[in-house]
Formats: sequence, C-alpha cells, structure tokens
Amino acid sequence: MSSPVSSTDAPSNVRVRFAPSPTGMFHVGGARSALFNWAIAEQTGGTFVLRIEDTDANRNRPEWTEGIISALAWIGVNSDSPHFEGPLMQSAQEPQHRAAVAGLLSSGRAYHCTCTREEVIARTGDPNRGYDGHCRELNHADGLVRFRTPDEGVTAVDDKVRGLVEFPNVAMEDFAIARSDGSPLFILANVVDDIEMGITHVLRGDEHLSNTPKQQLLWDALGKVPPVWAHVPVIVNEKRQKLSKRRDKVALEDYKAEGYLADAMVNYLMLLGWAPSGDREIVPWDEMVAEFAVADINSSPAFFDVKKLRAINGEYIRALPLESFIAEGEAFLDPSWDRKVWAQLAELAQTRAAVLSEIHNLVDFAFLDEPVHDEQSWNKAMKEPAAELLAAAEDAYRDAPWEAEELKNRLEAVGAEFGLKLGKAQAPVRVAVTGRTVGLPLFESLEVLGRERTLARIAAARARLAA
RNA sequence: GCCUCCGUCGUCUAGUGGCCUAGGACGCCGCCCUCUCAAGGCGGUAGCGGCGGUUCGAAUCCGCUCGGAGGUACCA
Repeated sequence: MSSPVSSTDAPSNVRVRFAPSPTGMFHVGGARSALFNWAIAEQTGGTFVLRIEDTDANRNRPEWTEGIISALAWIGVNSDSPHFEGPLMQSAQEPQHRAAVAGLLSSGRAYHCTCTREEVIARTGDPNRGYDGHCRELNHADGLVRFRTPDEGVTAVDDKVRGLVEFPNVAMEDFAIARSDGSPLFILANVVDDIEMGITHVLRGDEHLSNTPKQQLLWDALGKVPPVWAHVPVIVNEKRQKLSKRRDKVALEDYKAEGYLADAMVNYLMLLGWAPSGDREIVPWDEMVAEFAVADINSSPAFFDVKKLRAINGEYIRALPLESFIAEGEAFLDPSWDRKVWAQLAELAQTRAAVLSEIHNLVDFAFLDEPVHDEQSWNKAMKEPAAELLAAAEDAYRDAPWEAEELKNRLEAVGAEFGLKLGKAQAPVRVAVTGRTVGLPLFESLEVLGRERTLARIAAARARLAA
C-alpha cells in the first residue's frame, strides 16, 4: 500500500487561495469556494490570496476582474482585510512558468512531443486516445511539452474531504504542460503559482480532483512538498447537472439585484455541503468561521435551492433593525418616491418581503397617482354589494378622524350594514385604493395615504363600477 | 472505452455499530391567530438506491449491483 504523498500537517502559516478565471459573471459556485477559503483564512489567521487566472487571452476580459473583486467584497471577502492578498495576475508569472518548464525539460521529467491526435489514433486504433508515448525517447527539439508520468504504481492524493484517493499511474497519460509555442498550460502554471505564492492549502471545486494527481506529481518533480488538498463537491441544478452560466441563473450580481442580502447569501452558501453544529441554520459568519472544518464538508453535490435561499433571506430581512431595513429597501423604490413615506410604511413591509425587490409592489399605491390596474383583483373583489359598500365607506370616511383604528371601526360598521364581516368588507376598499387584493394592512395604509387620496380613489372605483 | 468521485425525506442536511420505530430546516398540507397577505404558534406529509454478507445488533463495516456526476484538450 502506498502512503499519502502530500503534506497532512497544517503549517502554522496558512495560505489559501481562490483562483478564478475572469471569463464571465462571478457565480454562486465560485462564491462558495471563495467563502470556504475565506473561512479558513480567518479561522487560522492565515492569508487568502486572490489570483486571477488570466492566461487564456481569448476568453478573459479585464472588466470581469473588477466584477470578481466587487462580488467578493459584497459577500464579505474584503480586499481591505489584513487576511486578503491580491489580486495577483497569473499572466505576470509567466517567466516563472517558463523557467519551470525548462527545468523539467532539462532534468528529463518532461519532453517535447510532435504527435497530433490524428496520428495517435491512427497508430493505436483507439479513437479515445490522444497520447501514446510515441515521442518519449525521441528527443525532439520542439513541439508541445509533456510531463513524463510514472509507468507503474499509484499516485495517492490525500484529500481532506474525500479521504485517500488513489490513481493508477498507468492510466495517467504524459500530460501536456506547455504549448508548442512555449506558453505554459493551466495545470503547470497553476502549480508554479501555488509554489511561488506559498500556498499551503488548496481548496477548490470537485472538477479539479482528476487534475490533482498530475499536479501532485508536478509539485514533487519541482522539488516541493504538495499542499493540503481539499475538493468540494459541485453545486448542481434541479436536474443534478453542474451549474452552467448559460442554462442556470448563477450570477451573484443577479441575486444582489433581486434583493438578496449578502449575509443571507453567505449563510445559505455555507450551508451547501456543510452544516453548523446543533440543528442551527441561521448562523452569524463569525460563529461559522469558528466551527468551520474542511473535514466536515459533505462529499456529494448539492442542489442550489432558490426556495431555501429565499426563506433564509426572509429571516435575515426580518432580523434587520428597522432603520437598516428602510435603508436597504430604498434601492428598490422608484427614485421619485418620497423616502419619508417609505419610512412610514417600512415596518408593515418588513415581514412581507422575502426579497427586497418585493417591497416595490407592496408600497407602490402610496406613490402612484392612481393605484395599479389589476384586472384579476378587481374582478375578484368588486362583487355584489361592492358599489353600495364603497359608497357607504366613502361617507363614513369623509369625516372620520384619520387614524387606523378608527378607520377600521368605521369600515367594520359599514360592513355590518351589509351583513359582511371585516374580512369581506375590506376587499373592495383595498382594491379601490391599492389595486390589489393582497398587501399591507389596509387601515395603516390608508392612514399614510391620507383622506383626500383615499376618498378620491374610492370615488373613482365607484365611477368605474357604475360605468 | 478508461480513470475518479458521489448516492439519508422533493431539497439542504444531522447521523461515524446500539441514544434511530432516523433528528432539524426549506417546500408542501392542515389548524390557530387574523382586515387581505405575510409573520408567528401548533400539527402533519415524506427518506437510509437495490441485493447479499459481517455482527447479538447496521443508515453507519465489507462485496456486488444499479443510478448520477466529473475528467480523459497545444481550455481553465
């Protein structure tokens, strides 16, 4: 039995890294990886290095790097923190990458290969083979560079979340580490960077697990002790496929724009594949950091369940001090809407919005010249004695002290005249005034709206009913 | 094809041989509260992929099997 090759003792000076490629919107899977790494850095007093893997010039764009930094800041991975280092650009490390390739070449651990995939397939008759070792002993002076893997034995990866994973070396091809033009490939550049940056713990997505034995071989060949490895399971969609930028809604930006709170998002993301102790789910970041342990990370893929995210977000919204809720909510109101009126309505809206964007429709009645026109609500509420009831309500409200409790009592009395309980009697008034059958508590809403507009809206509804 | 990983309620998970007739949360359903809707309270629904072992005893250990995923690029 082979023994683990990698280091298992946590070094005292922990350095973790998050190494996204700037090829698109920052997504929730990346956010979770970043958070896990960030938790380790904060817990150990170590350093979180942000490295932008920008070597694929065709796909990366500078603006995405800005997006990554601001998205990270949103979830609390803040570049002002003493634990934060970066961003470091991978492209700047190219001389070191090339030096590593040259070193491997001269020590005989790597060699040039000129075979094309077609040639290999023709020789082996196997359409799945892209490599057959043909150039191993040919000493070509150019061509892509392959790393020479051992022919027998196993490469054992001691992974902190999966355990010991053994890869038979025979099944590992002599993988490419540099293109024919000499430019380094990801698998090599990634290792060289980690070495250069003194990375001690590599915690990354599951999709890299099969790269790991190769990278571990590279660490050894470069004369270094490999880092502690940890591969976290991917996040999947409802069909249990890995989340895709094309198909699934994954951009952190989108969730932010919809009114998800950063703390809620962070809390939810941490729950995907890991659980705090003691049947708790809503847990402050600091407490999560305190008890976070890589070994406790689940090894099966987790479904990104927006319903649960939403529920957690609702909890966070309700837990907000009112002033904070008012401040957070302002961004989701039309710019022209009176902030003072919003402040009056906010408390009523706080338990009713699971995401901040929902407050818009909850309070719009107070700002619009006319309530929204919702056909369905109208038809549902404006049933029979509606016209008469509205008329009676209008009368009752004309001289009422403008205060919620009083407005409620008056309408209750009006309803009684028609043999209706408040629940039924309030419906036509609610729709006349707000346009909808559901919404904030009616009488408090009327109090804020004011007598004049309330009366005008009831009158308008009566006119429409008469027509 | 080959290599690797994964498999507890619909979902996220707790669980590391007896505390499990499997716990919590989301969702869903019902009741209470109630001016609508929420919130809140109470209750309910639903799961160890399958088959064989090991053991006095298995969700937990072993084997097989089925299903899912990732990799197998001069992408990252």
